[in-house]
Amino acid sequence: MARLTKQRMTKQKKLILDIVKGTTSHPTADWVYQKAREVMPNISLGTVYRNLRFLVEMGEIMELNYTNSYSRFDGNPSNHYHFVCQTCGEVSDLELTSHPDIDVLIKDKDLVVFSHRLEFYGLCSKCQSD
Amino acid sequence: MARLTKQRMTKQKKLILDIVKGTTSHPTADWVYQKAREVMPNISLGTVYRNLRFLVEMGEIMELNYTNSYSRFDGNPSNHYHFVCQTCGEVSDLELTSHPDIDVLIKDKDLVVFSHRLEFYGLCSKCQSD
DNA sequence: ATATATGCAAACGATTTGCCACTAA
DNA sequence: TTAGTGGCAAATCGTTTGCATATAT
Repeated sequence: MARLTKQRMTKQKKLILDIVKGTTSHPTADWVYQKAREVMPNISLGTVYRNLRFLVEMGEIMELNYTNSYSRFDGNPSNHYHFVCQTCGEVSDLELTSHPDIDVLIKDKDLVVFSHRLEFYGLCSKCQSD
Repeated sequence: MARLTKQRMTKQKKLILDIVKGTTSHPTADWVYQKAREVMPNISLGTVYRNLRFLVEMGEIMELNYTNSYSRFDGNPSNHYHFVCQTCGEVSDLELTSHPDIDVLIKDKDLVVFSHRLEFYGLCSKCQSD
């Protein structure tokens, strides 16, 4: 899965990186594809998927799997927490920063803990009128 | 998605429930299917998927999505945390119980938080020899 | 009796990949 | 020059679904 060969910075890869870094909406691959086509109409979905994967491997962006349908991508690869609205599915960043000390909670001496992932579920402001 | 009609307790549904409740291995749908076939050779994959979905909706079991490939199922539907080994992919339960007070950490007054999901990543005992 | 479930196989849909022409370094 | 990429379309693969038959209640 890891890139063994060196990579080129192509127009396509640059564009995709800029699109993901330029939004806080945690877009799906298809959203990125639609945005990219506005600038480069002939770009293909395969290229978008390939480059998103490369960028994730390079640590430039982060992949989020909340369900087994679409993956979402986050232009901010640093560890931070998310809030997922149960009604509209929107994903937003939380101000709350990552607490590495949570890892210490694990008492099991057989496990080596490197990181954790914490997500909150509920209703966003827009969806509270139900 | 929710069941509007009443359900029957069929042999197949009972078997699938027993298999998921009877393991702590957080199995995939296909693993459940293989186990089920040992008892009921003609059971179909579709039936396994259908019943796993029903059991999740009924709150009998829990679905876990760690990647965008396989879903995994947990016979313990109560809120608890998991540890995922980055090398072998094994998912294990943690003694650490869920801390509802973590939800209070969210200061954003526009959000209503119902629950959270916390997972730890690292190396299990078997995979620490790399 | 009859509404719900099963088995089977085909359909789905997000993602990946093979291939050959193109292009960054 | 040449190894890495892009575009395109076909292939993957976990999961869902339509349909005719079987079965729980």
